[in-house]
Amino acid sequence: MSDLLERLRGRGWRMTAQRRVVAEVLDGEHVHLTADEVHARAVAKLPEISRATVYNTLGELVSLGEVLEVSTDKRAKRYDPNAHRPHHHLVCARCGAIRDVRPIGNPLADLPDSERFGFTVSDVEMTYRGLCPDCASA
Amino acid sequence: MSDLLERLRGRGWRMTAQRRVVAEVLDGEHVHLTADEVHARAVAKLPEISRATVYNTLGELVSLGEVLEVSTDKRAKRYDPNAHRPHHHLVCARCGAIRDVRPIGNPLADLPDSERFGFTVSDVEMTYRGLCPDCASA
DNA sequence: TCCTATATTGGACTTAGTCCAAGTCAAGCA
DNA sequence: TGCTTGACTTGGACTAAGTCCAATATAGGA
Repeated sequence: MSDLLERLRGRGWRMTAQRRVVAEVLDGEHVHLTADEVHARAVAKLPEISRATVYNTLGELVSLGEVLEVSTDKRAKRYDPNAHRPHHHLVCARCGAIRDVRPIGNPLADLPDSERFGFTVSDVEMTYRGLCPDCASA
Repeated sequence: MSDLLERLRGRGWRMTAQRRVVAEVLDGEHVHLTADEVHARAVAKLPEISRATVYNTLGELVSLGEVLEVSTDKRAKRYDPNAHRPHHHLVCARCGAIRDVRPIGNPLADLPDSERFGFTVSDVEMTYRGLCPDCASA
């Protein structure tokens, strides 16, 4: 994730301890934390960081395109650092576990003109649902 | 939607003025109201109906499978009465307009085993995004 | 008509997130 | 290195969406 920090610095981001910590927390594959979870982990590294700063920083990362907002359950938004590799999500209906997945094919092409209602369609977001191995065997 | 009321009565639902009004409000194609919108329209027909009852009734309709919960924007949940005709959604990124759409193909089959992480996948939910004709021309 | 399990009500509460004025500090410049 | 300043952070108040609950009302069967 240090390349992320480099990219951000290059874009004129002022580098602060708080931003560094948020970026560190949001590292890895299959990471989908809520803002509160990010805050909790950030506090462990930098006790005085505030909720407002976590929200601000997440919002900035999202609008810079470095982090994706996903809302797979209907509760809090989750933040996905895997923004540079397009993907969809597979969610366990029981425990909420989330994996990043890459289906084959091009779902955009599967929407016929007759189903576009004159819209200019530019993007599609897919959420697969099912049971994870643990919940399926329980 | 009177067939809905019949079905519900058949399932042992006690029929009240409030439930009838909520069911009436949720009638039609391409209807995707928030709970508050449902409440506002219900109040127009039955001034003393409470927010709690609207939430209760919507929740029951969802768990009976008569109404779908969709969260296309990241704000309030929306309720979609078009539950018996499987479909996905096309959302205007600017104004939030929503249409029901039916893509061709079977997206479930497009998730290879190697991308299933041992999950039992049973369902997929797709949200197309773009600009509606009005917003595209503005 | 009466009875009672079921439904409704309104208000308090919770959760997720936003906003803001005041204080702090990173980083460019001398 | 030590200023300066505008960008960043803070905490607390605020909002929106939704849940919960104890008290009250009522649908529908006997």
